[in-house]
Amino acid sequence: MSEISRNAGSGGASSGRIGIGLELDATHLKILEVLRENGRISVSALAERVGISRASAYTRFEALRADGAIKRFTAEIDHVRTGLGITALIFVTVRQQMWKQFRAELARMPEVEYCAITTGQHDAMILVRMADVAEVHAMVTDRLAGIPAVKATETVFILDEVLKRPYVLPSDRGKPRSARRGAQETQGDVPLGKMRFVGAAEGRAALRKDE
Amino acid sequence: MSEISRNAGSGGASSGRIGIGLELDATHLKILEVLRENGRISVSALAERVGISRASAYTRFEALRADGAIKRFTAEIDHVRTGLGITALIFVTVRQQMWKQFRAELARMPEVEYCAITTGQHDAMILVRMADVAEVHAMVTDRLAGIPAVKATETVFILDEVLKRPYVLPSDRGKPRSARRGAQETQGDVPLGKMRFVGAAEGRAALRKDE
DNA sequence: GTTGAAATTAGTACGAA
DNA sequence: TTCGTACTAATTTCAAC
Repeated sequence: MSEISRNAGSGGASSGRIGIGLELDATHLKILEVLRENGRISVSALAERVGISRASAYTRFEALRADGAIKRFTAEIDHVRTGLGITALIFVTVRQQMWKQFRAELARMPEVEYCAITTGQHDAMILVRMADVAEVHAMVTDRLAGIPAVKATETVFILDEVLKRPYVLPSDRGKPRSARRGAQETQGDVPLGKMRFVGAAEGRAALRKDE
Repeated sequence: MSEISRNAGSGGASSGRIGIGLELDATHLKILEVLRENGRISVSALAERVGISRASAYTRFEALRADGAIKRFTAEIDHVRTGLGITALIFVTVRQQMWKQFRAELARMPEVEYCAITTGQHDAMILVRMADVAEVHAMVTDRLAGIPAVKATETVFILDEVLKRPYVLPSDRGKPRSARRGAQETQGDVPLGKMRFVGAAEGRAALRKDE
């Protein structure tokens, strides 16, 4: 089998691991589909829904876990119920050569749910959950601004989370049989489709695999 | 596993439900802490780790699910393994009075993992997982640009996902016992702490609860 | 809210196709 | 590989305290 070399910029899932462990077939994907909706389903019930025997289900389930295709099982909660109903995005411009420090500081921020390094105008995007807007403000001005590695920030509030899937799968495609609308390639608005590849990217390589 | 363990596609991603069902105490939060790391743990083992009896664990577990504090259980996967190792953020400017249509189109895009309505320069942020950058480009130019409701887009690629927690909890705070660095409130850079509240927000209310 | 029992189910280890 | 079965261990449920 030929080695599938994911190109360097393929950042995605944060795991620096190279090398394909196992080839995922249609059955594997079906298992992941079921597990996405019900992560606590028993392997027996999983086998039934996928259409394989119990023994096979155990084998494949274990293989997916051992291979790392399934990282872990978790829950999804209602943040309003837990009192952290305010969600904000903080776009951060990181001072060059200080990525390691920035990353270290991130580990000390439990209210950060997600952080990604991006191309474009800013260097990183942080998603935080807070009790109120004042806490967001405090976070940005007191915590983030105090980090030397942080050059600038821009905060945006999330008004509504329209869609939140645990993950997407290749098998999801082809589902929406709804018609593609008739070729409206011509657009009147100018800034449509603007893509940002450039930006302060020199120091970004320093961030990869420091842990 | 029996009834309490199974969760169908019950909980919606963004339920606009108001009203607190049950008051979450420290024990509830501890349960959520354990479940965040291991969503498939047995209730018996959960009881042990939380420090309560089995019966109490079952009761509280059930209550959290019934109340909606726990929306569902799911898995976390490695997108590189599934062939969708390219992640991109697409910031969308939505034409006013066309939010409903925009939302309808979103439902037809299985490659969209997350979509949030935001304040600021853009109106929405979409996170997509793709096989390669060409697919991202195709998605933006062919699919999104074809939607009348979409006025403009701006695409940014995710180079690395530094941090990804299933969720954050109020009990997470106070954890980082690492010292707060000595009060560096003075900053030389100007744009620090810029917050965006304004923007085209008139039509946003129309998006809430249409389904 | 807690313990301790029984009943059910899950997980494992073999064969055989 | 996958399937089917038997065996072992664990969990869930339900009872009483």
